[in-house]
Amino acid sequence: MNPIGNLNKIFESRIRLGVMSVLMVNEEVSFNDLKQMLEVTDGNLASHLSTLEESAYIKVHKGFIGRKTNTTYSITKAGEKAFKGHLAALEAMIKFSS
Amino acid sequence: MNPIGNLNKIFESRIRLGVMSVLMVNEEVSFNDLKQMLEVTDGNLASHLSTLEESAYIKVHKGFIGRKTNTTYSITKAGEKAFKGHLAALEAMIKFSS
DNA sequence: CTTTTAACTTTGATGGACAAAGTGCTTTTC
DNA sequence: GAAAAGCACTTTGTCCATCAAAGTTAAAAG
Repeated sequence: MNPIGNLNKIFESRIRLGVMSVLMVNEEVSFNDLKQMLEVTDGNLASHLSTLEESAYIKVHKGFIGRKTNTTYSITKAGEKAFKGHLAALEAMIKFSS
Repeated sequence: MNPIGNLNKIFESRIRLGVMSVLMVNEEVSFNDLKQMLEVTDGNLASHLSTLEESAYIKVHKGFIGRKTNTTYSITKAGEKAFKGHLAALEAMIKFSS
């Protein structure tokens, strides 16, 4: 059967994949840290983040460090579930290919 | 470090990913079998196949079954290497996310 | 011969990725 | 306290990719 039938369309983008993967291991990550880890422009990152937010896979927290604004992102339950599902589909595909 | 830095751009498409994954386990696969396994339109499949061919990741054999034409596809050495590299990058990302 | 099948190519619409520039707010530096 | 810089975007515009649908060519089946 179809080895790619269970892949999630949202995670076809390498950047969104990267965001999710970072947020799986770090409870909260700032915009700037994501930007540096993934080596993308801020505009590009922002648009992928908003795609993920619209899918309810991540959520935003606008906080402060002292008096300075600090926006952080974290994964939602739904996001964790969806991402794990995607990883399982990838693993199945990898297993299929060996 | 960047968890997605080693992903191969060619394999960001689910269909190309599927083609490669099928060709990893089957020596030769016909156009029609690919089409059915991946559930895509023929035009769409053809264009992805030609992308993979231009990257020298797959090669085409135009043969016959009796007198009837039969086109099959197979993976190249370079394709196998590139795909394995991509799978390793995916696995690294998955490991990173857990 | 007409229809069907295979394996495409062409066409055209849609949408996504991306960089660059602009924005508003705040903080730091001189 | 004015200027510069940083943060977290939004807007704009370009380019490219995806995809379906229709057209094409050749061969085979009915």
